[in-house]
Amino acid sequence: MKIVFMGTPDFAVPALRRLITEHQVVCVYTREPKPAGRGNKLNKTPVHLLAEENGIEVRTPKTLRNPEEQQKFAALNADVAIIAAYGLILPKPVLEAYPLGCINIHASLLPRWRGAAPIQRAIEAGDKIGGVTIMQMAEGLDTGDMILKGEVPISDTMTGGELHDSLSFLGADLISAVLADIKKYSLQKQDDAASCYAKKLDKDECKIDFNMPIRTLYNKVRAFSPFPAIFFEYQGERFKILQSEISSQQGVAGKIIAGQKELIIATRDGALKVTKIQRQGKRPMDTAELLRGFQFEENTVL
RNA sequence: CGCGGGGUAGAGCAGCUUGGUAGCUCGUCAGGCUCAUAACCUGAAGGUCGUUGGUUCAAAUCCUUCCCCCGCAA
Repeated sequence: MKIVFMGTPDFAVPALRRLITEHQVVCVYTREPKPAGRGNKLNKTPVHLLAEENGIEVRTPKTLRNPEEQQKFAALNADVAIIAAYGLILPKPVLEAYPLGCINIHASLLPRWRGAAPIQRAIEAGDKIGGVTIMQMAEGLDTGDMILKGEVPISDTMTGGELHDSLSFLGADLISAVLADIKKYSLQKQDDAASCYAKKLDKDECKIDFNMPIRTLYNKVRAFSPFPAIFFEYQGERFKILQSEISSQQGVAGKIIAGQKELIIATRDGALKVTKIQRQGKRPMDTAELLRGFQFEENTVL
């Protein structure tokens, strides 16, 4: 099939890689390179780099709202457009440009977790099952009819990063299956009443709040690991918590119960044992490793 | 030229401001103690202090070149 691919971050990479081997990807749309990261250098998106490696034309329009861009899109005369975390809104003329329209790879079991950060929100909420939905895009936000779903169990220790990787490969499998025999699948409407929204990740919610219930905090830590990561501050330095366990110890919220051989910090109704940590300016490491040369003063309240 | 932290034994860190014999915790190895142990005791091995050049009688420490890792902001 003749395909136009639209995507931006790492999540979209396995799907694009798969489609390149199985179909004819005639053009890739992605977000334009923008100054980011240390030094504010111009960085191309992961999808951009993969497309270039494969000699595929890359387009990075700022918007698809204007007729010229829409015309250029339609002129590609593809059979279908595949979208995975692209980041731009697709207007109706784009959605209807090709015979098979626009098909989206969404990282949740719709209608649950429509929106920007479905992976992290699912873990944060304590969901036991996550997944990917392949859907026919419509004008609303992730409201289109569903084509195929795949589930992944979310274990009690799974992190956002792990679920992300797992879903990104599942997404590649599912889109591959759908495109292999699209007539086989029927469209299924979403139950809007059962929907919920996965709001964008916000830096402000990354600073730890020890007054949260321990279970909520624990879920948040693993949902946000390894990125953007929940952190606390100690002696003016920032420490990211990348992995933790729930401890049964008790204390005033924010108090360092142990800080010499292990790191245990009290919350409102329990305590968080930090097992993997990243000190500001350092690489991520097991807490035990850090504690060989760095100690937290016990009984300090953060 | 966005702001900033770091590179010291296999690992994690201190020492650097105020130059003067390379240090701590852990690991490794050997021995000891113990019914026993991830516990304890004794001892040992293991470093061109990231790289280049400079200042100095003397540089991990001060100045300089480059490389690498990371945090923030966007």
